[in-house]
Amino acid sequence: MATITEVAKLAGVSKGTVSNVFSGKRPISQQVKTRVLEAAATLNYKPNYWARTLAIKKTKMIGLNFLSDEHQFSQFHLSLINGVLSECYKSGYRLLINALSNEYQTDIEHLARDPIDGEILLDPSLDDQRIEERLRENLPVIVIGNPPSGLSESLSYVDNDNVEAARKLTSHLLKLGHEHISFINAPSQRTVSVDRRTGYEKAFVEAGMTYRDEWVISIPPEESSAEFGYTTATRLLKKEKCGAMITDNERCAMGVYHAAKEMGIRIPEDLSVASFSEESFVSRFSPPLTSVQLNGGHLGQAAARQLLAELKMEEAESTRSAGRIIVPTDFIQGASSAPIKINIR
Amino acid sequence: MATITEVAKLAGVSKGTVSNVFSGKRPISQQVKTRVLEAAATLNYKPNYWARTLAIKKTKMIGLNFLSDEHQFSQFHLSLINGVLSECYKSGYRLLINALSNEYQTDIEHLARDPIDGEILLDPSLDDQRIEERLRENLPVIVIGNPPSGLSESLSYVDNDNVEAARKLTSHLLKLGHEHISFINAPSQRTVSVDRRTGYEKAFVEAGMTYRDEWVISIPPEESSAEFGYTTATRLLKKEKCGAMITDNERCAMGVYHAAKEMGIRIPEDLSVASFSEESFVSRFSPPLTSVQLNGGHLGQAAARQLLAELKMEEAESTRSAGRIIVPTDFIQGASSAPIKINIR
DNA sequence: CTGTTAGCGCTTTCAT
DNA sequence: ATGAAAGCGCTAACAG
Repeated sequence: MATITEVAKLAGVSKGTVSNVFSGKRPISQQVKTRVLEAAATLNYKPNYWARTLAIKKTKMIGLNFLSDEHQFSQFHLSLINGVLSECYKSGYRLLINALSNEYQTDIEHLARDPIDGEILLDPSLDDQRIEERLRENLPVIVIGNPPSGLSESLSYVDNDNVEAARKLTSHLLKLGHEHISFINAPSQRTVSVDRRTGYEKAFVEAGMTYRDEWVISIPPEESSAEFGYTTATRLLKKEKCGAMITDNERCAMGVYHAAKEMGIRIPEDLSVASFSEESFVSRFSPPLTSVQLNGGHLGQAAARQLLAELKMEEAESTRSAGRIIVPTDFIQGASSAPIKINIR
Repeated sequence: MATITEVAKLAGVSKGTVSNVFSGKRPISQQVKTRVLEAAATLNYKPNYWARTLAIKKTKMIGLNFLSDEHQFSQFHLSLINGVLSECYKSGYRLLINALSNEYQTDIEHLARDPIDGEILLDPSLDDQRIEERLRENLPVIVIGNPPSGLSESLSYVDNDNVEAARKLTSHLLKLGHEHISFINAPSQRTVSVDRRTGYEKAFVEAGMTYRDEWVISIPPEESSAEFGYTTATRLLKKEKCGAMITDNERCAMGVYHAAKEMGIRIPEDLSVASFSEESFVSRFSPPLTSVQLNGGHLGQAAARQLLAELKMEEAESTRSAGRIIVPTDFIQGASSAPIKINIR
């Protein structure tokens, strides 16, 4: 690739002028401009992104960070990414996905701050190192989910009200007369699992009912949701007389459906299922899944918008505001939950 | 953030030494190394990605490029991205998603070669400008899909055999006795739509049957698949006596299911549906969708692997090989297709 | 409106 | 095994 110097020479102008033709940062006479553009065209020149970045210290890229050991996106993440992208699209930012293995993240030889202007952090956990690390690097950051305690004050984040979401789901099942409600919860180190458990317990207390600790089971971090849903449901449905189940996500619910079908247990007649989920999915279950919609697309969009706004503020040297955005969840009544009285088992 | 100069000063060594501690490119005595690392730790230093990039001309990032006007990923893309990421994960590459609007892509002020070492191009179209552009920039590129004619010789790409996939689907329906088979095809400027149409016609010829040109309908580029599937099916099912339909993707198939349900047309008794699709999806339809699986995850993985291999070759200055990889498709017999004899309409 | 010059933070010869 | 100095390609003052 040609450099700015060659273009300047060919066009008979200075480097600075060429630079300004491409950045538009100061007025250039029409004739010079066309001469430069022609020279650039014949030399097949495009400005070098890295050199520019080094000079202006802005990459026009934002990062998306999720825990490095699970390098696979889910349905929820897909919507979320689409939400983020739609904002990037409007603002001229690129999206960098860092899915490096821990090996690369920690090796001295690969140690480097990601080449981004700001970052969106997914799936915060209770002992999350990432947030403090970014703060130390002075990298604008926004968390999707509930940040671990202590940090939530100084930080922007967007989240659902997961306490309320879990309460709604649990309360729905309690009202249907269920007493024994198993809850296949998110991995226990995620902050979201704490919130949801709180909501679950709250619903029981409100209803004047009692739950048992062992009814709440966390998905092991490394395990596939679908698989764990399947094996857990199989185990539970064999031993206990659990008439209702809440699942962490739609893949997990699929596992439960699968297990139930295999054992000849009918949904919702013999077993009620309700789940957290991503919008577009639930209608594809049969029976359609009763669920709380997380609206991943909105979460992603809100997060990106907030981050990009902060970046703009920073440029204008205003103070950074710690915005907190709660994206509402929607309760969708499907056909997978029914009153306990029709349970025949 | 501290710079390498400050670290060097604090550790009482030269810049070059600090550099080599972090790159591991030449041996450093243990005592100097620890002194440097300590200095770096107290100053909170990390090597600057852009400065390094400018010097070594490698970004360790690859790009994922899709047509800029549709900045939303589909289910198929999700699997594909996951496939790409799993390879990046292993090789220490980051993934850059460029979803800039056309405005940004073409403005002189935003003109710049993406800061990537190589790129994966999605959804090639017949008049695709992107490929030649990349070739001109001498950027290693790999296409997912069938490149436009003329370019396929000099280029690496990974693709399904879409001619065969369409033939299988069509032939399946023909064998069931269907004669009038509507085909809601991919947007017509995509190379994939040409291939699939070829396969569709091939099946008819093989069966000694005749098709009509108007049975093949392309999804307009800007339209949502689900919406177009719905409106088209509604229209077709009203006017014509079409007993079978092939759809471009699962969202489109959903639209067809929806339309059929609304009109009281039963699948598969009154209407057979078969579709191209992404694996995990089809089982969620009721009835389960007869389909050909594209294996997006494999496509993404193969593409990334090939690209990363080429980048490695380039470093070793060997010649670039134009690899062509065909990822097999799987025909899945669902319950959405049935012999025409049970059609009662 | 345009030219000149000094960096941006790192890597990489070439010395020692 | 380490240091010194010359860039990588661009931008940003400062002049004019």
